[in-house]
Amino acid sequence: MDKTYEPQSIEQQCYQRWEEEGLFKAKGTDAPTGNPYCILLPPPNVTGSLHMGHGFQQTIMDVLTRYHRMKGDNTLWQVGTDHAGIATQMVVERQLNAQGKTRHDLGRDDFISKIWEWKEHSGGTITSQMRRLGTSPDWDREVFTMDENLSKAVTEVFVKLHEDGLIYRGKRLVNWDPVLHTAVSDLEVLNEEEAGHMWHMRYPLADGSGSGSIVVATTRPETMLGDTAVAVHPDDERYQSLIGKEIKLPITGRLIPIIADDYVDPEFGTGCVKITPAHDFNDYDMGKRHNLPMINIFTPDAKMNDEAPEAFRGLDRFDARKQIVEQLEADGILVKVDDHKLKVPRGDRTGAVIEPYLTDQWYVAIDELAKPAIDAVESGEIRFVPENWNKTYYQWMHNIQDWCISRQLWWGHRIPAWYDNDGNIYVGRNEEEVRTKHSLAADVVLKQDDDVLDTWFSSALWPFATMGWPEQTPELETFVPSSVLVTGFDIIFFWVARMIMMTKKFTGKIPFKDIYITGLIRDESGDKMSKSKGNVLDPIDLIDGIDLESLVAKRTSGMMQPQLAAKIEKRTRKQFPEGIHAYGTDALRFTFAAMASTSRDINFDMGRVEGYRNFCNKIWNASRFVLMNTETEDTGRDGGELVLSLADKWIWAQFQQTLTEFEKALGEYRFDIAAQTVYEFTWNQFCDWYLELTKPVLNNDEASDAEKRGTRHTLINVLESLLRLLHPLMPFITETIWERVAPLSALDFKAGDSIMVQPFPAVDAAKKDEQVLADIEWVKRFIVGIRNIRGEMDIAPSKPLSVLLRNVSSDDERRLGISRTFIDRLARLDAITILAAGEQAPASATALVGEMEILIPMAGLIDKEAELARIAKAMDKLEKDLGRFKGKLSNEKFVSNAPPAVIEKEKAKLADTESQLAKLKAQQETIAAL
RNA sequence: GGACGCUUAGCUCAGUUGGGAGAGCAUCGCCCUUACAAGGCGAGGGUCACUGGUUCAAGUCCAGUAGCGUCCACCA
Repeated sequence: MDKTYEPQSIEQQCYQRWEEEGLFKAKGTDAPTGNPYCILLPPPNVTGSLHMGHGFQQTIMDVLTRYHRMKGDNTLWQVGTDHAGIATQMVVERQLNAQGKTRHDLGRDDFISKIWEWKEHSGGTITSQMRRLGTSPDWDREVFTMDENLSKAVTEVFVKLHEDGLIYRGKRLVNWDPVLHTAVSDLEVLNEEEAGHMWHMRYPLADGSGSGSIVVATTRPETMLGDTAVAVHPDDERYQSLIGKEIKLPITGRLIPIIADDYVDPEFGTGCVKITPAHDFNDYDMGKRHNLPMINIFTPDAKMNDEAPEAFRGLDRFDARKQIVEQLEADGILVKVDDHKLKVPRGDRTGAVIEPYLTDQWYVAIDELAKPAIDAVESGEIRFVPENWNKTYYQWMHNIQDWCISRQLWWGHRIPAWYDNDGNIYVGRNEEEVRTKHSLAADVVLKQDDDVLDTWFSSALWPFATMGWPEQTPELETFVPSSVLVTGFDIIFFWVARMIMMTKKFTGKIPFKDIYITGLIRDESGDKMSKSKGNVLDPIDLIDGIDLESLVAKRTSGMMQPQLAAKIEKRTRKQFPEGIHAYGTDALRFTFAAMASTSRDINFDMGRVEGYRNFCNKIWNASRFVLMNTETEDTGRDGGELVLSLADKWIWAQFQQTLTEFEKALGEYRFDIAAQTVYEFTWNQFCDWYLELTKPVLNNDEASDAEKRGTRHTLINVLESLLRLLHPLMPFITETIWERVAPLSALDFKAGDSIMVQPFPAVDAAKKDEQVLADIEWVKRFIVGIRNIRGEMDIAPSKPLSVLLRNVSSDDERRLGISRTFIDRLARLDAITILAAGEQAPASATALVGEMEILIPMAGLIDKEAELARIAKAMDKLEKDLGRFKGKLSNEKFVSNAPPAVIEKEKAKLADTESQLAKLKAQQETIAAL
């Protein structure tokens, strides 16, 4: 093996081999063995590229997938991409714009061909990045939401819902994006607080009584052109006399009534509200209640239309606002303008201010679908992890609104509805079916609806459409419901809830059993990663590394707000003066796993990646050590007597514990605990102790062949098992090393075998051994005791010491007997003398192992004052403990109330502390007397 | 307005039915000991945001306060 760990040189080739050999494939449905285990990849946008959130979630999915595959389950990770209607259309439109064209120049069909072309060329970015991450989905089953099969399912669902009366068409106020010229759903509108104004306007009464007027307050004065009433609270005493009268709307001169409605808050503003039913959701409701006319004053571009007086026609809504305010001011109608903070609705894609707009759209009647979906979670059939997300789910589901599913876009699933010239609507799987079903004569002209469906409509069918629905396939039987959905809380409403509703409706089954909600990855100081903040990390850059100049260029190019570039550059240069090192995929994956605790947000810390890169290096070097000692040696693979040392038995026992904890943690989706467990075992037990403990055996001329063989056998087989344990987390390094290690192990290895389809290690009860664990703990305490004194007394680690033991029990003697070679070597001792009872000892520094005292004679080595100081420090600590224990035990309430076991424990601690103190005190006196 | 979450070492975070405060990174000291200086050995560092309550016992349970954050709804 190469002397240093270099991830770049091992990762690519591993992956290619896995994929070519078809190792990611599910066992299938024909003659499946093992329990089905299925994960659905939340299909990333086909326009997307891998961001940290993807990296994080996909790492988790891959850990689960690899783990279950090795456990022998019939494991399928279903992969695919989403056509992402708006995002994709925007990408291709932008390209056209760059050539000075619009999509309208091409026409619908050509534009769609262009998008398909784009998809063929550039749509594979994210899936190739997924491969860099080492993910192991079944690529042969990869689907795209616009594929024929999926499209068929979409049509089928639409038609069936329509037949069941759950899809309807209606003219309503919708969220209109005037840039995209499409309706969007409530969820796609973001309400951000922005600074604005509140204009107070005096509307004169129509009866011309001169002084009679009413002052209304508004944040959108331009909508006054569409006002059809002014409303006050029915109980508002100030305005009782005005209710039922009319006012003369300025500028237009239209007469509109003053109405009374509970909705009005008398405390707010002037207590009078102008009502614009065609351009405000609340006003719309009020308009319906009071049968007010609805005057639409905007074009689809949000410019003033012909309803507006001529002077304002064609003006953009914000220009119109300015001019109308000027006009009102000139006319003396404007009373005052206050600064006012308000929530401005913006489209999540365009950032454009959303306009409530009256249009015909398709809706899904949601109530009937929502009920079973709520039940599925309430009954515990579907489980959120962490559990509290079900509250978020319930809250939304109980207040759910009908879903506007039509979009005025070109890219997407075309709505399967046709219109005749009389405006009749026919819904069906295709035009032919519609004609047959409704017995339409051949000369009836039908035109298909121009709109496409919300992208989330097709995503909602993901759990069953990817399994072949509407055909009754074996996959549908085997992999619905899937095992766990791994996703972020940001799409619980968009996607998770809708999948539950649709899957329940069309298969009668739940789509998944567990929903594991991950935290959101933020930057190191807790800010959301965004292009405009310039704090975005690209997972691929953490894998391959990137030099500073490239990183700066990447972060400052293509910015919406170029003026931020300088700041971002400065920040980047400060944070990454050397760019980003190449940490490799395994280190990144391990980092993601280790950070996956139950918290909501995760602040990404580069120090962690570096630490785990070091961990990879540690594994690499430990493996080199093992191979160095086994590759050309007898490891007992072909028989031969094996004698295991205490250390050999111990590391196996430790491994069983680690394995148990790891599997428990994975079962609870605690990837952080799982990662920590294997990290601790690998570094602190296997490397720090076990490898050191093998040296006294392997380098000992007096050790027998059977002993050496036993240790080599343990070395290679523990490492082999450890690699399999680590594989789900770190696929590349484990595969690479395993190929060298496995042939030396007890496994039946054949050339070309891959670790990823080996069985996961199983707990071996025969290898558990509490006695051995305790014995090695004793050995460790012995060695650490001496190392402490060396460290604190500045005794070179290389200097051999002679020590004396006092107060040695028979158990201590037994342990010394079985571990003498380990202790001599690791503590660097050249002699151990056991003092007989009452025998005089020279002045010594002391370490305690339980009741036993290890004495290091001070003569020529240790300074008297230094040792006294050391003892004083130790005693100080013990005395503090002692005080606490005594206090507790002398508390009558504690003694009479606490469980006996707790009291016994306290007593034992007290006795132990007292004994240690007594020994130190004696030492102190001896040394002080020198 | 409603809901949820967070506050533990200088930094990033664990802490699972309440029973002697942990990890990684950073810091300090010693060490190039034949797997590893991306390392080894050792050390220092915390009134667990605050107040009160329950309890023999609270980082952990309850109530409240402060600060931060997210989601939903929304007063024109």
